[in-house]
Amino acid sequence: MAHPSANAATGYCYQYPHPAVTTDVVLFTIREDSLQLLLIERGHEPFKGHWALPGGFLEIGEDLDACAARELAEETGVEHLYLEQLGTFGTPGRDPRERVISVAYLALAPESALAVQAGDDAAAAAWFPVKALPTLAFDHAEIIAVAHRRLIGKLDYSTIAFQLLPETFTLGELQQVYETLVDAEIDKRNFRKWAQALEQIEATGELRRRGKHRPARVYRLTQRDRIAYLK
Amino acid sequence: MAHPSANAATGYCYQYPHPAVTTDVVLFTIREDSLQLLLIERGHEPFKGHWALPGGFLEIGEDLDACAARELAEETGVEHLYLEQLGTFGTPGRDPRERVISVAYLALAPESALAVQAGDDAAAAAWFPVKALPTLAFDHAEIIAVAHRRLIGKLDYSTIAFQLLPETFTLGELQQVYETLVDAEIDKRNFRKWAQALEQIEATGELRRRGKHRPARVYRLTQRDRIAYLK
DNA sequence: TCAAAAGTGTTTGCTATACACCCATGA
DNA sequence: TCATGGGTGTATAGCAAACACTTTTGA
Repeated sequence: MAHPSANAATGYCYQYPHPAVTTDVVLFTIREDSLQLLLIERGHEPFKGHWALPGGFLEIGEDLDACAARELAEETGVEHLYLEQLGTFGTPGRDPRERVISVAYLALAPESALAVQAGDDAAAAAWFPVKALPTLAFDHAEIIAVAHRRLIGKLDYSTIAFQLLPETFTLGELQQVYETLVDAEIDKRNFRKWAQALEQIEATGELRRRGKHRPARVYRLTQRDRIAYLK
Repeated sequence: MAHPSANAATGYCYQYPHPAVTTDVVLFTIREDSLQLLLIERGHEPFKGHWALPGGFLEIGEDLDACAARELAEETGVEHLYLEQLGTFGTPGRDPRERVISVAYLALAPESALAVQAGDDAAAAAWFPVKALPTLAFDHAEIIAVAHRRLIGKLDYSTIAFQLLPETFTLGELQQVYETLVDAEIDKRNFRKWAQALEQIEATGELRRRGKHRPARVYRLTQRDRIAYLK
């Protein structure tokens, strides 16, 4: 029988050993002209005092995506952002306590949507540039590397980068996002030609006046909720 | 404490409930000029008598990839093939017995490498064309749909399709694989130009004489073990 | 009037596509 | 000699990259 039995003395019991399942989230944003990600300082063992990805144990009736969203909200107050499953990491020994399978997620949000504050489990939450990460708990450095490759890889065949911008944006802001991600300058005319040819964006008709220069046209995604794949 | 405790009466016990973890494998091959995948007929409840993906429960000290390879070998006798992690499926209720998180894998092999025979757990193993699948157990239809999209999506920016061919092959055989996968005819001259421009393949110098027509040059991958990403 | 970002076209090279015939073999 | 798949080149169109100046605004 595989049905679990619960009792006060021994807890939840199974005929065969079961691993624990967690979700961990790699949340990227663009801050201070660099690609940064959110880490929490662990308040408990193991790796107490080390930096780690936000995440935690799956509740037994909870969907995986919901778990990732919940843990992120609990530990950081961040909600309603783009989440996609990244991969599952389960090398034996990656957690010294017990066998733990971690389902990792990639999350993206514009800085404007974020107001991070550390929750109970975490001593602190902080942003780190991808280029200047501290030493990390568990195998989180590997998970971050996979997440970063996935983000960069998806840049030129999807609209994933738009998830790093607020609902409306100018082409200048869009270009800054792409330049930060590819870590290189992009020709303005070619970039605008490319962007304006996308079916996924449309001008709102408004102008945005910020700073002492010519106002910029404002754009939005035709579908903000999901990313599109380009041909 | 999260450490499990084991005893004969109650089994393996944890302070919090733990899901079970399985791996399931979508193994594609090309047979009879169509893309087919391997299914097993379930010998036990739930879904006894239904068709399902080969797979099974993770052993507590076993790596995820190893579990996928082991289950595939146990149930089908198939070994040493291309395996990549596809995604993790954990909707509550997807297995009526208990909470089960399934890590799905995409596997590819040339027909010549396969000698499938049903193992103990399975009443039978059989190949089905992707276009003519039976009704499936659990959420396996969804997993297969994701696997198929992934395979097709990777076709034009990776060498993934070569995993469906034996170590050496002719350009005609390669073209047949691509035509089967995209389900369309491809111009012979353009295809050959493209293939021969790939850094990943090289001529062995041999000729293959099969059938009553001109012999074909034989090619191989420069690196058979891993797939390459094209620019 | 100056600084700062917005906005705009053309040329050039490369890559993808369309397309038809001869070659070597075994039966 | 015939049927079968192997093997080859060129012309065209569409896309990506390089490249510099004018416009509008606020200070």
